[in-house]
Amino acid sequence: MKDSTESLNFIEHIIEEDLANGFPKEKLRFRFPPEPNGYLHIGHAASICLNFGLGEKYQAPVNLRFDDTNPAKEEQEYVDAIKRDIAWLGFTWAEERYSSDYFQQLYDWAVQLIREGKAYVDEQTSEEIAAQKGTPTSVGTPSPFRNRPIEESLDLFERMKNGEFPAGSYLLRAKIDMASPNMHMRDPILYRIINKAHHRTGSKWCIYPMYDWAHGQSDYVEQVSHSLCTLEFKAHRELYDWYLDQIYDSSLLRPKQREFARRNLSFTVMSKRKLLELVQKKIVNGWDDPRMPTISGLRRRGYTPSAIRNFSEIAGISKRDNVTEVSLLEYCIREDLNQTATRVMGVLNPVKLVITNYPIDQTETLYLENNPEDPNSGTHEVPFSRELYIEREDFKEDGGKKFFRLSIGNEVRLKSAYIIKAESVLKDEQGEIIEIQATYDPDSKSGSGSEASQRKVKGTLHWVSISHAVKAEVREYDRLFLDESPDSHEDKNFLDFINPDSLKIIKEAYLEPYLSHATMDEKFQFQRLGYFTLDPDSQPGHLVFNKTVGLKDTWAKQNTETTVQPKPQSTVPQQPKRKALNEIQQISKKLTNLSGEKLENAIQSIQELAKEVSYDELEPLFNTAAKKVGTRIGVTLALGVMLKKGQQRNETMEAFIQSGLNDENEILRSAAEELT
RNA sequence: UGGUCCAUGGUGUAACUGGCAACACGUCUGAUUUUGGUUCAGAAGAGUCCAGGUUCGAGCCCUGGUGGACCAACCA
Repeated sequence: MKDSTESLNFIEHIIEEDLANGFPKEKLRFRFPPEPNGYLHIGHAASICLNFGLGEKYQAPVNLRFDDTNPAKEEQEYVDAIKRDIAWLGFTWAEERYSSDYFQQLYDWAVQLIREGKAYVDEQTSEEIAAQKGTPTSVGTPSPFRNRPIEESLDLFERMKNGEFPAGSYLLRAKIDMASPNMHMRDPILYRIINKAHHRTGSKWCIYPMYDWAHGQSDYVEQVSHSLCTLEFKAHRELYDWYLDQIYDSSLLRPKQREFARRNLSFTVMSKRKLLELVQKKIVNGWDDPRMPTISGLRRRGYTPSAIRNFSEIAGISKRDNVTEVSLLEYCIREDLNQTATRVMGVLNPVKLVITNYPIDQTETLYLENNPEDPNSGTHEVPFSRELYIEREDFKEDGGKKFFRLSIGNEVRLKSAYIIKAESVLKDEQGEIIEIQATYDPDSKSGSGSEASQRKVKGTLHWVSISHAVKAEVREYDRLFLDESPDSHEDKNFLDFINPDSLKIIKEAYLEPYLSHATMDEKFQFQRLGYFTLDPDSQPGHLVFNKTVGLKDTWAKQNTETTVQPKPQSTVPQQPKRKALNEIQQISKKLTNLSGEKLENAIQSIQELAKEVSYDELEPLFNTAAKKVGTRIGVTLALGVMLKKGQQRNETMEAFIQSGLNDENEILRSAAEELT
């Protein structure tokens, strides 16, 4: 439950303000309006969580409306997938609507517009119309058909509807303002002819309304109070309002459009077009490939609805362009799964371990805690025997001091089993270890309470009994792109940044037998490795697990940091250079807080940057207020560089230097002295 | 050569009518731990893009810059 002290996002502020101004709470209504032309992704989840979240917060209905005004792109498959995803996220829509439900009403309103002289039928080519539209910096010119008699437009529009004309031959346009600074107001298109079957209306219509004409009017029909969309529609708002003005009846609610920034995630792309490209070029295996940022991909990967909803909540909503780090998403899924996932053991990269003093044919049943976070979660059985697999990385002949795992002569615990000590190894001709021989302490059994069982050892390993193990395929995923923001490079295509190693398939992993009964909706933690879930590719007798996300691994991090040298070279290009003077100002401002080496560095970079600044640029800053000492130091330093380069001295300059000499600040004084 | 929007630690967001810049992720310590996980305790990291103004007081208001995003599909 949210309490009143919780901070609001800017949309909630708008709503609170409307409420405070007398807007009745029971008239609040929202909608989520996807076009069924692709699958939903994590960015849509932000919008879904925003709209449905507001619905929950204010007890207001939220419609699911499919914006299906372009039969060339839309398909029933997408409608079904979208509904599945929203329902899976745990939201319930008040009503399922379609823009196509309103085609007749939209048509009637369009006829009304023509009658009032506010719309006309145009018959130019798209090139001609585009040319007349002008540019953002120059006005457009009117269509020669702009003043077509009303009766003629009425007649042509009806015949358009009746299918008398081929696609592209006629259009209905609103008559607004060809000189508007807003391109969307320059006689926008209301209707175009498309001879294609619609997934719901079939061949009933051959003229289809454009987004702008359909969207606001649909909001109005459904009496949506706050129509929330992403920032790129900001420029459409004027048109949204203009269209509403034409049909608005003051006894009804008037919707308002407000815009928020779309959510971007690092190391992936978030546009349907680009995701479709990944699918079509078979870079991924479909929309629900676990590497995709789609809802269905995340679901298959093992993400939970609550993790995604929590992510949306934590990431928040604003109007700023953003790239949210994936680590936040990963945090959300770990936090959820840590509470709920059943702990099991599986070995992905096996090496054989033989316990030489364990009876040859003996098998023991041990018990593994299902979830230490939940004392009531119980235990499950796990068989133990003489020959085991452990992880190859968990053994080193001579591990060194910081290696907490198994090495010759050292003891570790086998999780939920015994303490063992490695004695020797067997190697093949290549020198690869093929078997580790160890002895166990029979008194050290987990949970036995014996003194030996209480003994502290350096580490604990997961393991699996070879003769009881279940074989399975395991798929591990890495980020799909090597660049943090693959589609933000003007000179490069996002596909140039594809990570060639984003999918790693382990054909034969060995899992404890408990997992042979795993079901699709169970979540597991393979202890010490990460979270895993069953993939739909699984067949009876052939299990396939997806790795959702690894556990935090400070050991691996330490290792990569010491072995791998400083990052190869960031693929992120240099930030577009801020102007040198601007940068000097920014560094300068902080100067008074610095000392020692940091101060030296700052001074040096200012002097470096000063080489790119002209005196004329610098002079206005001599007026900087006396209290802004940092900036004045920076300016003084920059001036010094210029004087050295042979800049002529003048009175303004001398006055500025003099004021520096008299300042309280020591750094400023000494900088000024340098110039005398 | 236009219009609109945006600018707060590395990242994402807060900061109500101007009043000690907060939270989360990430990073780094230490403790606990039969997961190098979890948990717990703590630390570092921004003075709010720049300048000027109003004010006792500015992240917030005003003016002027700078930088970024969006806008010219018979797409949504």
